[in-house]
Amino acid sequence: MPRKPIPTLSGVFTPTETPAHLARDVIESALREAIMDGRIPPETPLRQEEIAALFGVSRMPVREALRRLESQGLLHIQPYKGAVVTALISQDAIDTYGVRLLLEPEALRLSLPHLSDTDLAEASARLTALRQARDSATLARLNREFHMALYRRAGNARLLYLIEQELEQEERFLRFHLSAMGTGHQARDDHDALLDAARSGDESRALALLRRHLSQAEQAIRHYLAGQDNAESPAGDAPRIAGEPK
Amino acid sequence: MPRKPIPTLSGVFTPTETPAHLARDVIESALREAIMDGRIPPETPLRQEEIAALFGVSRMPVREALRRLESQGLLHIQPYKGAVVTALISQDAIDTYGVRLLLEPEALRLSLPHLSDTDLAEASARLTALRQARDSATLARLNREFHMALYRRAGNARLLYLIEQELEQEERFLRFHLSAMGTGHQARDDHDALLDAARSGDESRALALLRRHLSQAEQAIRHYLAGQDNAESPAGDAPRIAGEPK
DNA sequence: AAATTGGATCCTGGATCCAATTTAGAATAT
DNA sequence: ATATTCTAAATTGGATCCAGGATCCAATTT
Repeated sequence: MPRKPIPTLSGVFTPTETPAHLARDVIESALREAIMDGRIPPETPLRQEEIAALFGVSRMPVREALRRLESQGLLHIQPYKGAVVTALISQDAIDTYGVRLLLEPEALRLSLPHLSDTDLAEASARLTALRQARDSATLARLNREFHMALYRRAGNARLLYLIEQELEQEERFLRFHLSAMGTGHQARDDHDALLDAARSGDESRALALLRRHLSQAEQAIRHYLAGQDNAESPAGDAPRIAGEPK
Repeated sequence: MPRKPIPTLSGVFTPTETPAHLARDVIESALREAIMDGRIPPETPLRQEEIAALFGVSRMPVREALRRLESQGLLHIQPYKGAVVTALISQDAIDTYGVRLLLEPEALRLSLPHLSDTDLAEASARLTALRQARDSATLARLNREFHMALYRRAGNARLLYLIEQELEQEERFLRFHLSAMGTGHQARDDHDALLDAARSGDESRALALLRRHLSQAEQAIRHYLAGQDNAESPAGDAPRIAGEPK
């Protein structure tokens, strides 16, 4: 007697990794994106009631979202006074390049011997997409993903985490970066050459190219900021959390 | 049945009343310290109601405190399930040394030429205090302050911020570190020599000493963890946030 | 006996309400 | 007119309440 197969539900539903978007999470990421790409400029005060109304919820989920954005350095909250979008300190952009020049070559060095064809293909795909990216948000994302694809096999999760933080940092300055770097032809050539060196496993060339790429970007920013030196955030307290100001 | 004992919060907090500050801030720092120095071990579930009762407040400030601790990587919060103290992944300890070996020598190199007598005196004071420090929390703090005193003039605020983060990371592993490093005579000698080199402005010697100090600490941890390799967090999702796990 | 189901209960997420603090503006004094 | 004090509105901090998901256990089915 051939048993009639009992149908099950296994594999019918893709286990959607986002079960039910909680209000606070929606608000948090919406605010973060808006701050990151500059739609909410620095120094803007964020009123809980206003945000709550915008999202059609009470102040409660807004408060928790703000709390997290604060400890990510995007907001500055003072008791009874509220949240303000953290100022962009131009020094931070330069500092970030200093850090990246330390972290990224090391990550590339560690990762290079273990890069698979898949990794390289993914990096390459990012470069292709970069050529026709229009809006700056996409551009920033693709740039970040290209770099991370090359570092991915470094084997030091913490190192990669820090690099990703720096790249996200950079994204807040993206508008300035774009102005500073013009059309980005230089960056494109750098990327192509870097990918090529990675493909052939030429460590010293890849490292040299990466260092040059970062140094030139840093120089561009420096020039841009030097030219701008007026206007802009005279007061402010951005991610500078560590040492005393001297 | 010998169930695995689930850690609780009983007797963790001394009813220290802190009048001035906001409730959420008091709770946040109290929880962070308790997690950092191990009074609340990893995997401990944190019940909002329980914490609220301990501090004599409602759940509200507790929630905001938890939210911030989460985005600092100390907690892991799942929707409708609550907060759990993040597991200590031993790999993280090793990763951290890899990162420190990159960041700290650079910070020292940048800072060394600008160190004032005051800076050196402060570093020296930390070493003196270190000799008679008893509890591990003080020990960790002094160690961190000694290192930071030497890096302070690096001029790259973001670099210093990252280093401070790494040093705080280390503090969570402090109990292991102490077991691994024995009495700490080695570290003491390293510190003395390092301070001496900094005093005389001998860059190459100072850098070499720092690298050796960090490398040896890393080796000690490696050995310790290799010996321990059983027990301990088989599952866990610590600060590894960045790349995909492959 | 094993597995599934229906609740009862615990806990979190969010809404609403009240208290504490700041800020803006009006009234008053100099 | 300018400065100062006081009051009211605005805004955040915290408490309380309710709804919904998670968890555990007994009842029922297989």
